[in-house]
Amino acid sequence: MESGFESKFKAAISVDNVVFGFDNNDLKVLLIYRGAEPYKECWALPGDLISLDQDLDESAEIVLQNLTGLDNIYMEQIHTFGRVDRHPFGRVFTVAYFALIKIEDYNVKPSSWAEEAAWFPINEVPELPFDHNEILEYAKNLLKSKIRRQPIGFELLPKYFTLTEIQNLYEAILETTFDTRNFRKKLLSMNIIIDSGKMQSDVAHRPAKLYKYITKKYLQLQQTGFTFDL
Amino acid sequence: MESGFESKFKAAISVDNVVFGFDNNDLKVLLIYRGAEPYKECWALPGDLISLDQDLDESAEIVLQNLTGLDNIYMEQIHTFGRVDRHPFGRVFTVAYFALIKIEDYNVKPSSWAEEAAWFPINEVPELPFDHNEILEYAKNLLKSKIRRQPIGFELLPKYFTLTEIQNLYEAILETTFDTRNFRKKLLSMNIIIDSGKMQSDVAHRPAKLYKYITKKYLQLQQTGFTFDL
DNA sequence: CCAAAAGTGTTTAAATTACACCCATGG
DNA sequence: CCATGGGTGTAATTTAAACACTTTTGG
Repeated sequence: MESGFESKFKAAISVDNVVFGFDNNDLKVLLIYRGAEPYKECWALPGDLISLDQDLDESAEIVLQNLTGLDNIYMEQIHTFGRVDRHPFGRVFTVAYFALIKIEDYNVKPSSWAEEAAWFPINEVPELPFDHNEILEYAKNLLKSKIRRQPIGFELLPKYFTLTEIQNLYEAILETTFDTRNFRKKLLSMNIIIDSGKMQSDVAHRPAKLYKYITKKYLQLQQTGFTFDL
Repeated sequence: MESGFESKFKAAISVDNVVFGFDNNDLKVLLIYRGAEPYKECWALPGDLISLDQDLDESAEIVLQNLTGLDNIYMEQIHTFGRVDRHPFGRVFTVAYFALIKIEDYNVKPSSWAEEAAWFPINEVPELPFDHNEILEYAKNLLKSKIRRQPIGFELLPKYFTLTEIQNLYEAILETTFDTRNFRKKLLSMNIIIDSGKMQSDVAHRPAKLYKYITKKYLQLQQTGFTFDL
């Protein structure tokens, strides 16, 4: 009944990245078009088997960088999926990560076996291979709960943003609406964003003030027991 | 530069379980005394390499059952640890789970290569092998945040418990104190626990009422948008 | 009757909600 | 001058916080 160690060292690990971006009031997710088996010629989460000579978190960055060119972005491990039959080539456990980026700050360039890379509105994601739909669902739910308790929403916005933009972001992710005055009051009272002095321009209406998120202030406040909550 | 699939199917996966229990106003964690290499003759988290023919969550239950006899308990995946050098025998990724049990309802029986199994007060845990201290730390933090937002504390208490007991539990885990009246008011106003009609007996002071957590009520309330928050 | 923990209400402060109009710009 | 979104304050309600004494049992 006791099996030796050899039989257990036969698994592979992959990483699957759920990269969220925000654009035109839409929450989007980055998919690649697979140019390799299995599931060649399918849109899928950017993920790949990892080589076994790097730390896990490092592997996640490398895989993403390889397939999409994205580098140095906010990434966090979310869950490991390990159904026996989830991969046709053998026993592959996949560790899912989620990442948030400012779409306009990065140029996504498919490489390695990724033939294309494109942003899909979160509600227009096609059927995905493996258990990628399940992973995406998990990531969406995590994003929803996390964005209310940590100031990660700013990762999805440009450096300078308007209060309306951040409200739209929250409304899109949480699928709800907020009262403008109350939303602004609460957000501003946290003292983690400041008026940059700059203004919108070239808009066909009253230009909005541009604000800026101050990480340092958040970290300071956190030290003194403050918790972000929206 | 491209490596074949073969070189990637050489990892092993283990599961490490952080089993929390509560007893005598103390939060405790279950450790086993290892009777197998590596780190033979050390106290460690109950964990083991998994065989590759079961789903991951199922493996976690099997490992725990094997080593400690515990079965059919609340378990949840928390994080995967994958430092390259974390295991002396090769590349082993470990998926950590946390579990909560009512100490008095279960009899822990070490088996397989676990020579002993014992409850350690959370602040008297010795140096552990592998990255188990890191895992335990992660689990403790997760427990702290989770217990405030989900009614999982009841998993640590006997079926019938007093309000003082649950308050002690919260105070022990969160390392804080609560005002008795406010704590009770808030907890009772959630309508997820009820007075069982039973009373404490054989105590050298006024006996307390025994309450009971009603899962069904929580699930109903959750449906209608209620969120647990203490 | 003493020790030990159980049980209970009110007042104050803080946070959240609801709600409607004027402003600045481009076309 | 019109269309578009930007920007603002107050009152009412709800929720959270602070706080101290009486009760019941066993020994």
